[in-house]
Amino acid sequence: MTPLPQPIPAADVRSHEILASIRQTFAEKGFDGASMQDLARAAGMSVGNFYRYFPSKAAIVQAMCGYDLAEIQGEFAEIQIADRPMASLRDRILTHFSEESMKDGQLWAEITAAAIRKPEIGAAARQMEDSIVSLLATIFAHTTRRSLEDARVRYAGQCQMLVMLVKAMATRTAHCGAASPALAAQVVAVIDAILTDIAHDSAEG
Amino acid sequence: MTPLPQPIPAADVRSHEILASIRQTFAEKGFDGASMQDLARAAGMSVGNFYRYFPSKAAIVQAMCGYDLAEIQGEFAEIQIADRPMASLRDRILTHFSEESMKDGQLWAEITAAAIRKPEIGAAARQMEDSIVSLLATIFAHTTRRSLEDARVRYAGQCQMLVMLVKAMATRTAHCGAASPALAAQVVAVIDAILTDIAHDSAEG
DNA sequence: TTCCAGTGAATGAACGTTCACTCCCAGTCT
DNA sequence: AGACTGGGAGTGAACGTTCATTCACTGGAA
Repeated sequence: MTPLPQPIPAADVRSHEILASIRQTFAEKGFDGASMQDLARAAGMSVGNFYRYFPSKAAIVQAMCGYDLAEIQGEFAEIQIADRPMASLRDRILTHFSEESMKDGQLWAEITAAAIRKPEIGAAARQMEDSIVSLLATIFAHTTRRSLEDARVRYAGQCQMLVMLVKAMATRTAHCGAASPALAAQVVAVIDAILTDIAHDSAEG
Repeated sequence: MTPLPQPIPAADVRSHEILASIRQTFAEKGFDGASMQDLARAAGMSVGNFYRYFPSKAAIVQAMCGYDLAEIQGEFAEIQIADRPMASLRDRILTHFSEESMKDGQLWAEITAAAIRKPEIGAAARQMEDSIVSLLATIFAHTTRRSLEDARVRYAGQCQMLVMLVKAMATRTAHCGAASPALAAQVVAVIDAILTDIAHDSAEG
């Protein structure tokens, strides 16, 4: 059922490269702070050519959301085929709390702020979060042997909570540095409570 | 080289009025998105006069942090003299989750993003969060009959967690609308767990 | 008179976006 | 072979706009 590596157009590959190279600039200067000239320079090309790939700034953020979502979907695919998906999920979540994900936090703070301001970006960001919630629900459905629809409504709060916590921690790390062990302990405790709670909520017993 | 102007009461009152009137504009357009012209118009004055009160945009945000902090300190003062401070604290926290605090969430998303970008704003934002953590610790110290220093280190993680949760919820509300009951239930459960945990952690056993 | 709150046109820099342009190369025709 | 051609990749000056900031100025109160 898995299709062959999809025939990604050349322009799409190029777009991905560009997104990767402007990521940092976008995070550092913000949506309004980063000029198209800045971004084009970061991408190593002229402004005119840059516009051939992204017709506007909002389009860049939308594409960036798609890019990140694809990456996350890949992560979830790996989680799902792991020995113990729930343990694997926990590991992945905790990975996001390290100091090296500061750049992601910075970018997400920018995207979050821009999402409230510009409806198109808001839609993209919300869709991304919904997708992640869905991916979490899928894993929970498997481990509890429930239908996806059942898991989706039963664990909606938990899924949203997890997403919110990861985002909040990333953002916090970006502007305060690595979280104190005391805070990390609190967050991990909440996450573990949620995960073990769900793990013990199997449909058959 | 004094970063803060000397306390002139009249000018200070005027600054407060101005801050209150530009709050919404700042939230809606963002740090870079709101022009000085926009802000001056929102404050009902000319650009030239506006510069007499705030020499730069960063100064506005710094002042806004001070303004909000003063307000919050007032809230905590009321909490502290309440019958049951912990219950009062809980009420105040839950109040922040209503739909009407969307504007605050929007503003905080902007300030958070700007805080990562501009060191001066970052310092102001961090100082504000530290102050709130301190205020929380003070209340916890009273209810557990511990010294402030003791409570500060013992409940550091819990205090930071509470601040992070409130900020995360406000931000989320600003771009997704009011939280689903399922998410709200999760968050309230965590908050209640923290508060009752501390309430039962009295120094005398 | 001096002081202070307030004005808004002016300035030059920087912005997002457009566009006429060059370069390169695979095909195609002679 | 050589000449011609269409089009994608890439360029950067130019456009009109908006920006942050300044400053010569006004009106009223002390």
